Parts: sequence; C-alpha cells; structure tokens
Amino acid sequence: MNKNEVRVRFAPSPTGHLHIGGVRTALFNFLFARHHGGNFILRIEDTDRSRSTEESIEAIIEGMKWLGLEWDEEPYRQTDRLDIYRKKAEALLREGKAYYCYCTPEELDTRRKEALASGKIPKYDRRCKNLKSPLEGKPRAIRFISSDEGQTVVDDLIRGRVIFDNIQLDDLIILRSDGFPTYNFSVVVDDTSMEITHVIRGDDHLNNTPRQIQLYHGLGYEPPRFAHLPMILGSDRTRLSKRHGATSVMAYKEMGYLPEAMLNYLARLGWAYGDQEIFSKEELIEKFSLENIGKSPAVFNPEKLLWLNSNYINQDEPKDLIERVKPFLKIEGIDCIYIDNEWLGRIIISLRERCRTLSELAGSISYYIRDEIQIDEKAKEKFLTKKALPYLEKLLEQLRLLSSFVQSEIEKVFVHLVEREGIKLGDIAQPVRVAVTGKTVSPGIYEVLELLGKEKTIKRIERAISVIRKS
RNA sequence: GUCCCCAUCGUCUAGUCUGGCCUAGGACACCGCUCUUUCAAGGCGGCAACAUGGGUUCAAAUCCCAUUGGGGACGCCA
Repeated sequence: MNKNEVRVRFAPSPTGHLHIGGVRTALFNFLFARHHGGNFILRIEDTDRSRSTEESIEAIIEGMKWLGLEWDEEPYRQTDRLDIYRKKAEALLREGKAYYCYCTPEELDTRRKEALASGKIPKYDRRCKNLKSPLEGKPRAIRFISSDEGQTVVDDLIRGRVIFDNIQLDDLIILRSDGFPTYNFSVVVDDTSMEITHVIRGDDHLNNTPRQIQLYHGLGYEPPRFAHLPMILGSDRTRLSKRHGATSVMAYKEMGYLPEAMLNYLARLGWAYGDQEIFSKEELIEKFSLENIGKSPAVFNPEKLLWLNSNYINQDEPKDLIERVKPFLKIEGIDCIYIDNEWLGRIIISLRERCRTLSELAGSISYYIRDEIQIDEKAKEKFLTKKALPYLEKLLEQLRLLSSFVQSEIEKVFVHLVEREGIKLGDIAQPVRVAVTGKTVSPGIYEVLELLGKEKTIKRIERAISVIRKS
C-alpha cells in the first residue's frame, strides 16, 4: 500500500438506528477520504453481544446507502475477527503487559459507585494484578497494565496538543470474561490491521485516546493521527438524543427530506467554507478540510435543515423529483401507475416552490388527483359565500364553453367576468381556489385550473355552488 | 468528585493560527416593505453577538492568565 494513502473508517456500533451524530462523523470521514483520494472503510463494532442486533446493522447500511456515503471494501465486522483480538490479548499477557482479573462486573460496579459517592476517583485498584496463581474455574477478564508515570500526549488535528496525566488512567479491561474484546482494544487492533491513517470521530472519544495510545505502544504499533469532532447538541445544549425529536436519519427520509439536504446541513454543522451555504456532494469533497472544522459543539437546528430541503426540492430535476415523491403519494393513498408522468411533472413544478418536504409536496399533489376533495372549514366560511355565488355561476357557465382549457383562455374568462361585474379579481379567484383545492393557498389559479383539467374543474365548482346553496 | 474539551447575533458560522483592513460579515429564524388573484418564493430593509475580569501592546474578537458558564469522559458500552 502507498505510504501516503489516506485510509479512514466509520465504526458504528449496531445498537439502534443510525443517528444524526453518527452520520455527521461518517460524512466527515467520507469527505476526508474522497478529498484525498483515499479509502473509506465501514466497520461494524458489534462486540457488545447483549446490545448488537442484525436489524441495526441493516439500518446502518440502509442509511449510508440512502445518503450516498459509499464505502470501500466489504464492511468489516468485529465479531468475525474475535481470534485476532484474543491472540493479541494473549500476547500482551505473555509479555507481562496484561493480567487476568477475576473481579465480577457487579463487584466493580459497587466499588465504582462507592468511590463516586465519596468523591473519590473511580479507578480500578489492581487487586488482581499480583495474584500468584490463577483462580481455577472463576471467570476472568484481561486487563492491560497502564503506566502511572508521565503523560500521554494527543496531537489532535482539530484540538491541537492535549495532555493527559497517566495517573488518571487505570488498567482497562481489553478482553471480557466471555472472550469478546472491549472497545478500546478492538479499535486499536483494527485500526492498525486495517492500516487506518486518520481516526476522525466524536469528541466524546477524546478521553479514550490516551488509553488507546498506550495500547498502541503496548502492542508495538504506531498510532494513527487523531481528529476529534465537536459534538452535536440538542436545543437545550445537551447531547442530541431522542428527547430532542427525530434523531434517526431514516426518520428524516420518511418525513420527506432529500439526502442532499441532510448531507449539506450536516456538513455545515461544525465545518464552514467562508460564507457558502449550499454545497453539492462534489463540492463538499473538493472543499473539505479538517482545518476548517470548528472546535465548539453545534446545536442541531431543524429549521435550517428545512430551508435547505426546500432549496434542494426546488433545484432537483423534475424527472427525479417525480420518482422521489411517488412513495409519498402512495402514503396518501394514491397509486401512481395510472398517472401520466408528464402531467405529474407539470404539477410538481407548479407546486414545489411552496413545499419544504416531499410529504408536503405529495399532500398538495393529492388535490389534483383525488376525485373528491376535502374543503377546509374556515376557507369555506370565508369564501364560499352567497356573495360569491352569482360570480361562481357565471364563471362556470363561461368555463363550460371553453374548448381549449388552457391558462390563457381561462384567464380571459376571469378577466371578462371581473370587468363585467366590476369586482376585484380576488373576489372570484379565492372562491374558485377554495372550490377546486379546498384551501386558500395554491399556485396561480389559472395554472391550477389548467392542470386540474376541465372536467374536474367543472365538477368541483358545481359542488361548491351546491354547498353554498345548502348553507 | 477527578480529568478533558469548548466559549462571536436566539441558532449555524466568517473573522482568531499570521493582532490594525471589524463601526464584527454571511445564513436560518423573526419583523417590516415590495411584488401579487391567495400563500409561498424572489427583491429590498430591520432586529440581533465578540461571556466577565485582568494583563501584553501604539493597537486585542484575535495573544497570555484567571473567573464564570456550557459540554464530554471516568463501564466486562461504543
């Protein structure tokens, strides 16, 4: 392998959905790799047997694919590599760099809580370190001997030089009693064997880094470069969690967000390129650099995501947007196989500038397609009035006579009516809008009528007239 | 409790490394005005920030120290 080649990885644990924070980490790794023409590896850290699930692995892969964060090579799974960790742990044991620990998790937990409660440092007391002979038949974990002297320096690419006193670190467990490695150990072994050059991960791992550096040295490895990303916080400035609303990327997909918008938004959370706000994926790759990453945590702002989403909805190729909105139409109960794409495309173009998500768009499209529409109560009260009745009747009469049901002709009908009756355009346009869409908001009324077609237009105005008469 | 990180408009941020061009720029949101058949979008304008206190310097958002505030870590989780 080329010595200068960049290799980075995204290493999620499959214990739930793929969340926003994870995606941002994945994105930055991806951008870094692509910018440098290097490789981006996906590694599933599934060494926690009780929490890892197959569904979560699928969810991660699905999310990554949706966002177009293509990884190189086959995804790695730590549970496929258990032998490697065991061998490495045994080697440390043989070299006197590690020892067996017979303390049970329950005991350790109790001691930790006691220490914390009495204001002491919850640090392992090394009681198993000098055991003369193995305790037969008792489950045992393997601990790595941490140095008490000196300091460990992390030269972080984002934070700069961070110094830890080794006395703060304790002998961490590297292999559990069930033979599975723990995070700090497997990550070091894997990052080395996968030849990872840069570890780009969340800030919450900064405290683990000195431990990992000691492990690198213990194993005789050269540590990679580290870059710790600032965290994403919720609106109350605590770590982003379910309490703050949707945190799963797939939830955003389901709400009608475009992956481009999500990527763009997440990229700008902690990273900036001057005043630029809108970036295509290619541009992100071209312009990304670790130097432009900030140090302070960022609050997730759904409003801005929404704004970006509406931008992308309006920039998207109509033919792509048609395909993207179809699943949302299906949710509205509309089967698209009978719908003409060319017609649907025209509808989308006229509607999209007032829609911020695909679901909103699908909701608006539905009134062009459904046979029966629901008329908003307030809109009905305000515009489907006795006063509007004669105008609607006259308009209907004229519309029936139109042989060419196109915007320009429809407009003439409206304009003539307005002139003849001495009313304002709004006096007739609004009632018609309510009659045909059920709402007070829509694209230009001539446009709506043309797209809706003569037959539906007439039916809906007739219905509105009868609604007024009955009231 | 101990350790680590961070600190510019409500939010995301530019500017900080390499002090002067900063009367601190952009974006989201908000508020006006405009366009207009409605609502958006668009256009124009407005509101709004260098956490505090000490230094260093001719000069500090920018460098140093302290304080305060916020976040994170301290697992046989990752």
